[in-house]
Amino acid sequence: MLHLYDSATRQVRELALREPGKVSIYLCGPTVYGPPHLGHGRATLVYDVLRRYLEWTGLEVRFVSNITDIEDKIIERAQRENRPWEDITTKCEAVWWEAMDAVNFQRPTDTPHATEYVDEMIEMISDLIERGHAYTTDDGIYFDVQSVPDYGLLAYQSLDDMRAGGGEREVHGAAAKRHPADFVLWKLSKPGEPAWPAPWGDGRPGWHSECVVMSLGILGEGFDLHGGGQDLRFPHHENERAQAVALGQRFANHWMHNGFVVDAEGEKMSKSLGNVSNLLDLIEHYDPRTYRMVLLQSHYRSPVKITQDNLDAAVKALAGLDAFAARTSEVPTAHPDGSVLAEFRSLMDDDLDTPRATALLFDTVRAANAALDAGDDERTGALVATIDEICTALGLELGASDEVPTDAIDKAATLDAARAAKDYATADALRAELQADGWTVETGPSGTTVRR
RNA sequence: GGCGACGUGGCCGAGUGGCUUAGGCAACGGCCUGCAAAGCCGUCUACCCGGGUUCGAUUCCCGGCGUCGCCUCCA
Repeated sequence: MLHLYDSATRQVRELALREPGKVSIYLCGPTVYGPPHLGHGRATLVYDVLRRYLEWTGLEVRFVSNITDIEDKIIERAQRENRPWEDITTKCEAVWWEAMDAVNFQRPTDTPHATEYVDEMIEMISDLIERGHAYTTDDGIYFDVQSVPDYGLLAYQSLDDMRAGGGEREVHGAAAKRHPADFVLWKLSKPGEPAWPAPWGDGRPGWHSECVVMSLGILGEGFDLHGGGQDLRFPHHENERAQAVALGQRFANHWMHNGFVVDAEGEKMSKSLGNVSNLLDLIEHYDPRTYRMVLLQSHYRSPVKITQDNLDAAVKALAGLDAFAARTSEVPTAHPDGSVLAEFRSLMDDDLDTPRATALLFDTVRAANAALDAGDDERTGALVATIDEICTALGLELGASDEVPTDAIDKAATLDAARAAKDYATADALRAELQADGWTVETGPSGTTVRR
């Protein structure tokens, strides 16, 4: 069974399942107010690999990932561009899915939207008020973090320490709050802002409430795993957890957080810093599998550096795998090698050790190529099947992406004819032509093949 | 200031108290090939600095230096 680092207990521990054979996962999704950046891509890809792997091992996965479609940044952008906020959320969400589809992210089983859960949030906030965990100020309802005894569990420090270390940071709405860490549950709206009716006045829910309502509502109490990027650990996840605790409900059993994407200088790449590297740009300029390959070769908790060189290396690695897929496409299928698969599982079960799992993949490909060269069809077939299994579990698709047009096939045939006639000048010219068109030309004992 | 993470060979990036040892990319040599491509075999460059523990540390401990993150919206 999978052992995963748990951010709450700060150790690798078995992912215990609430229900045998079934896994319930909640992943914090995007706020839709702009194009997805590389960090979004990493998070979704990390959890995509997690999900595919779990499913590959035979588990049934309920994978919930929300869309935050009420948020200050959305409103700000709507006002700045003078257009309806729904226009922004709708379009940004469409772009989001376009990008996610491109990188082969398997769509979640459920994608709840914050706007669909406003009633439930109002209900929950009322409950929190009744239980004495929330209070009213001029501009809304706030959560009283001091009313939760273990607040700070995911921040790895107590409320006092947080305050002690606070520095000269400006705390939003500090004057009206009982504690600087108190966060807004319900924000009363100003004229022109989106608003929903509530007992405390028209307004909109705060960011930290939707995930509580949606995760608990869809997956139920004590669901298995809650995930997101490192930056969500605190305050977002802490604040979710605090609400659940205040409600007296069992929340996520296990917490998982992926590391950042950093730029060439080693700095975090995020939208808020302005050094945006758009996921759409990446998939436009590179094979969409490239990013997955880069991420698989580093551990999900480590920061990963995205540079040109890095991506180019992954493209080359992928080319090698594709070449393998191409040369073994005719190999009759066989039973996969159980010991390799067992090793793969033990690697993945150890906190999703994809770097070593991909190392195993490459080793296996090498062994399969050698077996093929040696004419050992049986061994080759078994290894091909093994590689296929591993790739399925990792969400990697191998093989030529494009159909080869007939004129290219004809040229290859002419090339072979020229070679047979020892007319090497013609053969070389044809090869150069094909290569100029972007084809990889391979001439082997059985003739010439072209592929992208 | 508080808390956390990290510093590995030309680049990226794993891992480990010693043993055979990542892996990818690049480079070099060989096999194969008419020449290439693809593939295979082999080679090369390591563990920030200073102490300590140990028979032995890149790996554990302490200190230092450096980088990054969170504490404010953020995957």
